[in-house]
Amino acid sequence: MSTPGLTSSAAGSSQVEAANTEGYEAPAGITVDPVVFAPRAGRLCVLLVPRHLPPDAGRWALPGGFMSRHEAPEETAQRKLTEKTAVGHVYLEQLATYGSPHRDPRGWIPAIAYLALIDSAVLREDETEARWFPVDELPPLAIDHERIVHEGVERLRGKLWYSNIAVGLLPERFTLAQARQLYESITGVRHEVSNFRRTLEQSGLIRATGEVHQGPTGRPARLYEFIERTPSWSRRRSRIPALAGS
Amino acid sequence: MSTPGLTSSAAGSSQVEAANTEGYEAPAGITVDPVVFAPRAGRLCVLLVPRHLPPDAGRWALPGGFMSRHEAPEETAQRKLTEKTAVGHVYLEQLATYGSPHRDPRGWIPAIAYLALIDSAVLREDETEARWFPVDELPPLAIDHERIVHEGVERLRGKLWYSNIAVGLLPERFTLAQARQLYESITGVRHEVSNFRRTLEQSGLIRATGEVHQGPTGRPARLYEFIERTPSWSRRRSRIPALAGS
DNA sequence: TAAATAGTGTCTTTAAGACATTATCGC
DNA sequence: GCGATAATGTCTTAAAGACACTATTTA
Repeated sequence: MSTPGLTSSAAGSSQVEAANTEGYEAPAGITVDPVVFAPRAGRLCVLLVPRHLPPDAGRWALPGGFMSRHEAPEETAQRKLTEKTAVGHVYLEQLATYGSPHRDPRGWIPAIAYLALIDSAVLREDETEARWFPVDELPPLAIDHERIVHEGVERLRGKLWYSNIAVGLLPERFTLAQARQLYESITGVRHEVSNFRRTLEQSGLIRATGEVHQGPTGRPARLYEFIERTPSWSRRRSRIPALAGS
Repeated sequence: MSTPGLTSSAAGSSQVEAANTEGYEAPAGITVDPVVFAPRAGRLCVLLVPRHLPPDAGRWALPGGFMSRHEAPEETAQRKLTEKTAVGHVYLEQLATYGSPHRDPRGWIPAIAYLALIDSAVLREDETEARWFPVDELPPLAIDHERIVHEGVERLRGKLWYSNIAVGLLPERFTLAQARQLYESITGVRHEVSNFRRTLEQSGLIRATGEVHQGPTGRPARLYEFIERTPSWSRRRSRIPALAGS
């Protein structure tokens, strides 16, 4: 998990700088910072790692790392993720780039943030130091990572009902109660059961598998799955005024 | 408008590379590429500049440039814009970052793309080589700029009805006919006049100024303005199932 | 008054909000 | 049968779609 070079400097004042072969200044590096979300115990949680070195030693940070010239940023995000969580496939989507030259005291180091969603079923807390925190109970975060986490939550909330983004957070087959619980934990909004069912079914994003799941008590629940597992949009009418003919 | 160093190399094979003061590889540079939209003659147009140097000499490109360590990327975007269009204020919003190390033949040069919206009233075609192209009649574009333009159009379409993003494309005071014409040119969807009026008024984004505008013929049209000129969202009900109490 | 453009009224349709009811399981 | 959970039915409400109509200007 070596973060080449730039981890330890700038405690005092020396900044890392870079120049290209034509003599012009260049960024000292680029980090890729995945904002990893997963539902845990009915709450939306984010994966963080403790920082042991400056800057902001003692605070928590996104499980990111430096990008190399040999991989695309999505690949870096995926790699950092598997390094720290032993999770295979994730839903990955670029969030934003934080490029102000002064955001990182080590030097000019832009960060490309990614939204990464993990199904709780494949979660694993292992020997790494990474820990999950509910998004509404964040510890002190390094640099501008708190802002990045919040923008990740906003993105997730904004797309939740209009896309199949929840495919990344639910098991392959799920009950509507599971989905409702997840949606409520993300948005903080309670939903009436039958209306939730109707709206999600009408979205065209999910379908019943025909199987059922028997809980410890009560009527068995039907299992559903997302029709598409790759990013797609709800077919619900956009509620925007248009002429029918067009 | 000097683009330091990296404009001319790599015609043959030599790539620009960079390393930081700790000896690790670094990006050769970062470009900031604004996707500048403006309505012209009833069509949504994008601002492009011709490339005279490799790579992709002869093709058109976004009016971007290299970021320096002395400005934030939004400032670079704003600067490039004023250099090339003599336009003052614009609506600026980060679009995405294209960071694959192989996207630019000159070397590892990520691009941060920005969506920039300009009111047609402050447009000016001057001595620069920049030209406007309708977004549905693009010339051959350099590198991956066509993809970037398309993602810009998608972002604009997606937010059009849910935010005041059109504030960047309309004059300070506008008639509903103007707005309708703009909305139709962006989305390609025709709107019924009275429904368009009702929906836009109910969005809570605009208000009547009390003034009217007299065209060459016909009844004078009321002038409207956006209540907020900074980014904000429609207050239209989100059409998402929720319990009223929450 | 005719042509042109702006604005209103209203009925229909779609989909969400509320809430009562029925269904199916283990015990 | 009882408690627990899942699923259905339906009335109300909000907002878009369609379209007929009225209003105000210039020539």
